[in-house]
Amino acid sequence: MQPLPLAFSQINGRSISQLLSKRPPISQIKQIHAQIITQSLASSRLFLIDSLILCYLHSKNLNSARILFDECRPSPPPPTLLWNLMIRAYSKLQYSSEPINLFRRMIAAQGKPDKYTFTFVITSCARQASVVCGQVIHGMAVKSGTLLNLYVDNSLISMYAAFARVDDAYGVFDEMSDQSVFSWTSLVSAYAKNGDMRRAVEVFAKMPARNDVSWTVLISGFVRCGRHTEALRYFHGMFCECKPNEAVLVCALSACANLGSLDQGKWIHSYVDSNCTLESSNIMTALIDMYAKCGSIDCAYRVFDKIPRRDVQNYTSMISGLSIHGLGEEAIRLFQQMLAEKLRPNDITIVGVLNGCSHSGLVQQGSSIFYSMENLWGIVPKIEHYGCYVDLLGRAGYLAKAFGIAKSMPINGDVIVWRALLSACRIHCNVGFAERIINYLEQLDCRSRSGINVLLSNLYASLGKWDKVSLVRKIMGKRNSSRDIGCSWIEVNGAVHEFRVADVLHPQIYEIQEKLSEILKRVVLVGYAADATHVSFDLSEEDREQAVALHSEKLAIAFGLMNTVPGTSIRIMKNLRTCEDCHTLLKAISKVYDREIIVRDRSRFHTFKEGKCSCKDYW
DNA sequence: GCTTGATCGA
Repeated sequence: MQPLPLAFSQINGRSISQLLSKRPPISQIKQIHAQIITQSLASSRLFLIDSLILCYLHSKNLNSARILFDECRPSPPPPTLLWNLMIRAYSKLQYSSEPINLFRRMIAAQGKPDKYTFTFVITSCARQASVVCGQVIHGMAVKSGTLLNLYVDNSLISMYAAFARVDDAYGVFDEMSDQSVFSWTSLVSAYAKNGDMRRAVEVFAKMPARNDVSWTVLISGFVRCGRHTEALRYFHGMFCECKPNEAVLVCALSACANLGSLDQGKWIHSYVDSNCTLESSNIMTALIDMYAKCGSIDCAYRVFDKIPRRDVQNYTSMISGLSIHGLGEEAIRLFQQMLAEKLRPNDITIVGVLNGCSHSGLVQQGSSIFYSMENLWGIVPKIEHYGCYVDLLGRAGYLAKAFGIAKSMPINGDVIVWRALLSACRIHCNVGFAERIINYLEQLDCRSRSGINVLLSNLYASLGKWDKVSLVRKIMGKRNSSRDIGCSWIEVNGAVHEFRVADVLHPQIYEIQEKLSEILKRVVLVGYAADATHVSFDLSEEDREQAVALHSEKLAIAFGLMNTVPGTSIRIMKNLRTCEDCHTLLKAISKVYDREIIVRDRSRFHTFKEGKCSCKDYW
């Protein structure tokens, strides 16, 4: 402990005040605090208490500051500065309602909030997700006349942006006499968070000046609403104006991961290697995720291995990556290594590791993690965990047990869990059980059933029950759930080509269909058994559309074979589960054309080589 | 003496 640089005889109000003004270390603050109490200096010199509170706040001892503030500062009311700093300290904590509580107390105690108070408390409202509070405080700011302050106005725009209240955000922006780059950026953010990218781009284009954060807001907006190609286009556009920062690199890597755009992802990796001096854990996490999702689990591992001090995020990304590659044992090994390093898993880590268990059939290990997650790490199972666990049981064939778990969930079930269960029915070709579940759901009146209908339709299709398929599709049409219908895409020479349902939009669609016919003829020659779900161009118009709609990856693979050379792998991405027929077809193609084909669907990777598929657990 | 905008993993 550092002793006080004062002799006992020198201790008085003035010397202590001087000491406190130098922001001493916490050990000295405590000694001074003790002296103030023992020498009864507090009652006559209230300013000493105020400086003491400031010192505690400065040394991040919020609790000590709060005790002093509550017990020694009831009257006369504390100065505005003290209220502000207390509010600010709490606003740094996540999910704390204290800033607003303190603000209420301040008003009750006749305190005079100023521009700083409003800035802190409005920012807290945004973080706390309390739009009503925000509106009330907005009103108070108008009344008090502080609204004409740039910082207060900006924090208001940002608050309305956080709630995607674009009209309110624009209202504040429009009333301002002078907008800064912060004001403009917050307005772009408001549109982006509201999913209105057209307006976001419009505002962005009008900005008198932009910086890296402005670009980040726009690009992250595109990533959030799944428009990854545009996100990457703007990311490249950013380079002529400013240097990309950590946040935008993370966003761009996420876009690459979602697109399966390995070439662009590698490019960003080399950019990071040569331009970023500081190791950023977030970027490492994003790189691992990108490589894993683009099919290069080895590269993901290499990035992970090079991180000197790994955190939970790094581990989580790596564990999730191994899981989607079907490397469940390895995921569990890494999870145990992480625990041995005294790192505490979060809810997403658990999702990753449970996923790994379910793809590798590790029922025992998965069950043990699921049932002990709350006790061991204080993680209350969320809907996602139930989804993983139901998936794990279902894939392993314990359909009834899985159904029981799904029904007994303490939280309201949703589409993720039921989808996992229906998916299991599909794996085990158990239509009867699936229909039982659907009947159960009909009674519950599930609102978000679009994903379920797609699965049910695919389930019927894989069994050739076309009358039922068209019935479900009709219901889907009525409920407007068509946006969940599958699409596949492929990266060729750095450009991503997308194939949607019954696609006729691709400029080369006729060549692609020709190629597909040729492929089908060749694989049939080596014994590939055709079934009813084939893309056969001899079918009627309607049937053909139906068949193509179910197998967009067939178009992607044909395009891939047209545009890549033998000896290279073909990587196809799909936003839904790959179907049984495609599995058989891709095995045949990998043999006939002697190519490695990697398909990533919503749940995992499937590698086809020499007529075999890496997924043993699939069908 | 104190202020404002952005990031990922299922």
